[in-house]
Amino acid sequence: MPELPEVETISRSLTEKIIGKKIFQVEVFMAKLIKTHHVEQFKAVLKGLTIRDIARRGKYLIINFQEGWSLVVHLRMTGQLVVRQAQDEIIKHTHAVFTFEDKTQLRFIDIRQFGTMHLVMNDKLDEISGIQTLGPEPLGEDFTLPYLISALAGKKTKIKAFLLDQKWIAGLGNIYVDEALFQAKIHPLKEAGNLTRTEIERLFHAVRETIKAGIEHRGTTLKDYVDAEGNKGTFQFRLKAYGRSGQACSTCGSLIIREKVAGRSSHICPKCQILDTLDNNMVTE
DNA sequence: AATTGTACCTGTCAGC
DNA sequence: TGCTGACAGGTACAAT
Repeated sequence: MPELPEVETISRSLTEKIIGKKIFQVEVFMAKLIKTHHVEQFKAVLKGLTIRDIARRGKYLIINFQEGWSLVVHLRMTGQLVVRQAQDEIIKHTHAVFTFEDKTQLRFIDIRQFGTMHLVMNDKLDEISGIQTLGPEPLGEDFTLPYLISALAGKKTKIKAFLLDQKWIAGLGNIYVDEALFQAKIHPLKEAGNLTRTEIERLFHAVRETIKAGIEHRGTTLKDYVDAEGNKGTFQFRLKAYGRSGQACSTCGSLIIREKVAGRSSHICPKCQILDTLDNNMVTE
């Protein structure tokens, strides 16, 4: 479910709801979700901690406590973090519940059970392997045109695989990669190291604008995604490529096609997103 | 070293 | 109606 814009929206909506709250009780119904501690230790550490702030890095949501601990949550495909009242019904697939002293609860719900939680001291976030290797934030000051040019240089991999790889840019997933490539008019199969200077410039701006727009519209709800209050996003109504196979391209009217690239469904305008720009290789895929 | 395939899960939907 | 197979927002690890 959640890529950077969704996790950012959850982070912001959680900030409004649970900053300053103190944990009264922790319940875990699915032990494998906790990656750093045995369940009993996990509960013992968290009980009595007070939430200082909520942050995000890539697709990781980070709950920082005043006492120095950080709870790092990754929602993978179908995870949700929602705030409810203690008396509200516990729905199916609820795997952890954090009850605060005021009887509000933070609940972790995850149909496919891929989500993870790490509990570490705040200065040890880098010990989480997925965080340690994250590339720059697309909206941060480390993500610059010169950075993108040098990161792409000489890469044999397909541009789609490059963009999905969290070590080059943090937070992009299948939806926003397809949208950014559509905006930049670049075919997902194009070899990363073969992009022209103009294409790289277009891609740089397309990545930033797509992510910004996703955040502005509070994320994309295809099916499961909701923010901390249970609200859906609205960016799904503005998608131009993802999920639109068989529909007309908003730029040229050609039909959007779907094709597997880098193991993922990819949505492409066959006319706007050209693969062949003279400098490309002649190997047919 | 870099790239691809597979595994992890449940739910949904199209086709028969 | 079932049943089957493909597919779904992600990532870690094995295999090549």
